[in-house]
Order: sequence, then C-alpha cells, then structure tokens
Amino acid sequence: MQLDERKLKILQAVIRNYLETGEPVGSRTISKYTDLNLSSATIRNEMADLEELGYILQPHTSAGRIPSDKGYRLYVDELMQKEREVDEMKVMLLEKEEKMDQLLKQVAKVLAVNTNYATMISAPSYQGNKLKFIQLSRVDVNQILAVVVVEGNIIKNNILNLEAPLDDETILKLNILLNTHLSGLTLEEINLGMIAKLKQQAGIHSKIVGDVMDAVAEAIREEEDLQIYTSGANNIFKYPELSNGEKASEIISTFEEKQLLTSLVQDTLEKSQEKGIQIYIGAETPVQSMKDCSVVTAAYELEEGMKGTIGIIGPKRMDYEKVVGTLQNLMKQLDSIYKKT
Amino acid sequence: MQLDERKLKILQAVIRNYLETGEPVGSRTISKYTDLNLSSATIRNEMADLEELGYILQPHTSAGRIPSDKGYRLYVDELMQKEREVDEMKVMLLEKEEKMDQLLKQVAKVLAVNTNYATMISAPSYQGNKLKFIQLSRVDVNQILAVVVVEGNIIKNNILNLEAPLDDETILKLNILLNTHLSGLTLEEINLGMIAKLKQQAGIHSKIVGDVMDAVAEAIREEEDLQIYTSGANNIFKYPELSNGEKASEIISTFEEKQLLTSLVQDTLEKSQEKGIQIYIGAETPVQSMKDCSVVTAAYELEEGMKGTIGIIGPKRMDYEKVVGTLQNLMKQLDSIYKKT
DNA sequence: ATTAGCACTCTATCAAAGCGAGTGCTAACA
DNA sequence: TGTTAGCACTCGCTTTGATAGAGTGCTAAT
Repeated sequence: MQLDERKLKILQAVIRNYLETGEPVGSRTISKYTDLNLSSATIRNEMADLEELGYILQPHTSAGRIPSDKGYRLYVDELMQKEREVDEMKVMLLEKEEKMDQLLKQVAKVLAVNTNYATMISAPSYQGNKLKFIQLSRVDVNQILAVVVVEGNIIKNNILNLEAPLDDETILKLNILLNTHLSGLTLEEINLGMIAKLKQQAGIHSKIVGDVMDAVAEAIREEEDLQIYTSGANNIFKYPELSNGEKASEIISTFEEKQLLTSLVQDTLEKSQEKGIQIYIGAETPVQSMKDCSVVTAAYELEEGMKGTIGIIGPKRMDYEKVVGTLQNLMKQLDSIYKKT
Repeated sequence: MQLDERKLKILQAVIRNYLETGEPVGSRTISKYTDLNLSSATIRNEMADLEELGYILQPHTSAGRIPSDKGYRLYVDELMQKEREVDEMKVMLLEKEEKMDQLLKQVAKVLAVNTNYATMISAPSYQGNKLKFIQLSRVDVNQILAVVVVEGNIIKNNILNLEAPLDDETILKLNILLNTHLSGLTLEEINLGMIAKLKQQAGIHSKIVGDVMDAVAEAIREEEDLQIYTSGANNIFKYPELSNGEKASEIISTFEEKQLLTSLVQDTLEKSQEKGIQIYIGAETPVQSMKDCSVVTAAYELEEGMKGTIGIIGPKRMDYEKVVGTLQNLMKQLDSIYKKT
C-alpha cells in the first residue's frame, strides 16, 4: 500500500490537529477541518489504512487517532511547512566581552520563555585552539599563580604551592621560557617530549615547569566535561502527558545532572555536518530519559571554530515548525552578535 | 487554656505519627500508640482542645488531625528528641586543592541521596576579604589581561581592550602602582577618593586604571550574586503533597533559578549568630515559593572566615530529627576536612 | 476526671447507568 | 470503482446512588 496525496493530507491534518489540542483526532473532525470535502466515512477508511501503515495509532478502540513516532517523523521530514512567521525574539545584546556563561544562560532563558519548552545550551568547546599566553606571578611567599590563556580568551587560573621560595628574576625567566616555547601551540601539540625538553632547560626549577604543565593539562581536562546550561525545566508541567510524577521526575533529574545531556550534545555535533537542525522524536533521542519527549537541537559556531549546541526539549506534540523557526532565527542573531565585533 | 504534660504528649504522638504516615491521625490510633492508657474519647477531648489552641487541624470534619505550622514549630522547639542515631554519611574526601565547586556539588549530592530531600549549598562568600594581588599582562597587541586575587585565593580575570598600545615598561609601572596602593585593602576600603588619587598618579594612563578598578568592582559584584548549587530536586516527587503540578512546578523553578534562594542564604547567615541550625516551617520561609515546604539550613564556616550555607528542602512532615542530625554530622566532617589541611 | 456508647458527618470506593465520541462494516449510490 | 449514508457496537468518561469505614462530638454512666 502506498501513501497517495490524499493519505498524506489526512495524516497532516491529524497531526496538525493533535499538535494543537493534544487530544485524539476523530474522522469527523478531519472531514470538516480539511478542504478535501470528504465524508467522515471515507476518512475513516483512509485512517484505517494509515494505522495499518504505522503512521497513526489508537489509544483504544473507539478513540480518535494520534500520530505515532513514525508519523511524526514523516511529518517533520516531508509535510511540515518549511517557512513560517516566527515571533521576533530579541536576545538581549550582550557585550562580547561579557562573560560567556552569562550570555549562554541568557540565551537559554529567552528561548525557554519564547517557546514554552525546556531548553539547554552547551558552552562552545575549544578543542584544537592555541595557547596564547602563560603568566606566573607570586601572590604569596610560597605560592605562585599560574594564568593560562587560550585563544578565544579562555582563561584558567591555578595556584601552585612552592616548596622553596623563588626570587623575582627566576619567575621572570620561567615566564619567558614558557611563553617562547609554548605560545602558539595547540593543546595537542604540547606532548611529553616537549615538556621534558622544557624541564631540562629550566634546570633546578623543573618541578615548577611540571606543575605548570599540569595546570595546562587540567585546563584542558576541565574544558572537556563540557558546561551545559538549562532553563525552563518547569515548562514540562504545561504538558499533561509529561507531568505525571514518574516522567516528570526523570526529566527533572536529567536537567539537574546536566552531564547526562552530554550524549545529546555529542550526537548533535556529529550530525551537524549533514544538517543544521536535528530533530529527535521519542525513542530516537540518545538520552534515554527523554524517550517520551521530542528534542530539537542545533549546533552553533562562533568565530574561531568554537562549536556548541542548543536544544529544545518538549512533548512529542511540540510545535516543530515554530521551534525550528525560532532556532534558525536565534542562530542568525548569535551570528550577528559575533560577526559585528 | 494551658498545655499540660498530657496535651504535649498527645501532640507529640500526633506529629510523630503524621511524620511517618502522612495521613491524618485519629484518636483511636493515639489511644493505642501511646503509653498513656487513655481511651480514645479522652484523647478526643484533648485533641479538640489542641485544635482550639491552633496546634493541630482537621482537613475536614470527621477526619483525623494533622499538625499545623504552629504545631510543628512547638515540636521542633520543645518536643523533638535532640539526639538520635544518624546514619554515618561519608563525604568523599576531596583534596583541599580541588576546585571548590566540585566539593560543593559533591556535598549537595551526598546530602540529597542520604536524606531523600532536595538540597542546596551556597559557596562561601568572601566579603570583607583583602585584596592580595593585581596583575596586568599583555596577551595581545591591544588587549591586556587583568588578574585580581583576593585573600582566600579567589581569582578573577578580565580582558581589557586598549585604545592605544602600551609598552612593557608602562605595564610594569602600572602593576607596581596598583599593587603598592591597593594590596592589603578590603574591597570596601577602595573608595572613589582612592581611585581618583591613583588615576592622577597614573597620568596619561588613567583610563587603564579606571578600567582595572572596574574589573575589581566587577569581581566584587560577581561575588555578590553568590553561587548556589542544588541537588535532588526530583526528590520532591517522593512526597505526594508536593508533587501536584502546581506546587512541583513552583519548587522546580526556584531550584533552576537558583538566585531565588539568595534570601534564604542571607537569612540563614544573619540568624546563624544565635543558632547553628535554622528551621523554617511553611510560611516562615523567606522564599515565597516554598511556603508548602519546610527548610532546614545551617551556616558553615571554612577557615579564613568564609561563610556559606547548606539547606535541605522537603515537605513539612520531614524527619526533622534525622535532618538536623545529618546536618550536624556533615558540619563536623567539613570541619575536619578543612582543619587537617 | 474518665470512658462507654451512640448518632452523626464526611470521604472513599464501587457498581450501574447513561452519554458521547468514534469506529468498522455493509449496502446503496454515482 | 470510489464514495457515502447508516447503523450497530465499543469504549471511556461522568454521574448517581449505595455502602462501608474512619473519625468526631456529645451525653450519660462510672
């Protein structure tokens, strides 16, 4: 059996209607709602076919139909209106110099308020970026501060405890040594051989060099378990199908233990090569606890190849068109903020 | 009418029973539960009195009684067993050098898992601490990095954009200028007059000084909206009286917008002078959205006078004794971690 | 002062009944 | 052959009424 034009139209009508109301859709509703001018009986026959094909299903006999995951999938792939007016969403323009996390939190929040869904945003990860600057300074008689700056102005600090005091001149020398050898290198290029060479040159101060390198390594490591911000988790209470205790609890947990969203971020980044915006319907999601939701994600890229992801989490009957539109809109704005520098 | 011994015992029995079951408690239950050897009829009379006095209330006629906020208050103030065995709770010992936020998250989580309530912990705030060190370094042709270190090794970075390049010597001079005048001062002592004087001394570079002072100011400001970590928000779903959509949503929101908990932190810090552990029952809480919960908080103090707070949020019928015990236990452990350095 | 006893109240639970929405099928129709 | 009117049927939701049970307040006896 094939999906002819008419079946598609009916499926579309069912889904549209269900997205709006959240209630199973009956044949009579379709018969009036569409411009097909077909009686409910005809619709019924077609709907029986659609059910057999797996695009819609009945919660129980003598109820209307609701879309299945397969139905939603067809809808977002083929049937969805690609362009639609989207409410203009103003991201408050933040100075680029402002702390990145402020901006991200802000974006997540604006998005949550605008869409009425839960949102997440992962901070751009800086893999492959170059070391820009290292500075050691004494802050106390037996402590020095190591500041590591990576391209993109990511700054990491570490306090190092000294065994024996260092005089100012030595610190200066170490600074020069470190900067001349390391700046401009990517974090990957700083390998053991290079470290050994540096230590050798540092002579009796090789321990300090080792400690600094550990600080650099930690800067990398910390960046690896990436930061994720969320907002609007309470929006899920707006959708009865998600707000029963069991499911709500699961979703809230995931939002609290943000690291559980990592797989979502990874998957989005991988797939973002092929397609800008990614839609996960129900069980398609890489995060188990969201199998009753749909998740729409996009990868964004700031200058200098820093990539992060934005995600919107809602019920399966989310307004995909609006969400996709809003997300595209947001991308543009992020772009413009970071281009106009 | 006064609360004699017997009334107190009955009130205690009602509350104990209600804490366990969460169901209204009837006179017959009390009659058997206690060692008073009184008939249910007598209990009924006494309970009628207790209700008139406002310590207990009936959800509806012909239901048992439940404690009122006033009843709980009396209970925690007077009736509660002060000492009780508490499950030993191991806080994973983290190296002191480890990042503070790791430790805090860990503590919040352990506490949530152990108590089955929602928890929050605020990072210690460093008000009144002294400026230790300021360092300007050039990271780019027109950017300098300002690092501000406050006592307690709190470090803040800011990138400043220059209008005109600065030579190394000038940067060095500025460093000396700033450090000689500012280090050792508390953040409050750095007032406008002092800034003006510095600017004057900096001559043509007064703009830089101004920018650095802004950076310092921002370091303060950022520290002010203090960091709060939460865990176990989903635990509230374990208590039916809190997991209805409306209330749950409100609580979850508060946990997401952690800044809403600030007033709780403030209040705890203020009151911590008089009493170690603070209990807010229902409407007593400074955070409006938790009026249906009880909140138990404590202020902790790490070395160097850094104070933060820990809070446990649960239903009014929370196990106060256990929670208080657990909290005291935790305090001891935190102490020992930070004492043994 | 305490308590046994009783009438009363209120809720929760269950079954029966009716309603309404929706279906599938059949037969008639164009 | 595709469409549609009609009809019997199913199922869930809501209402209703009856019942049981828990608990109370009051009174009268101890």
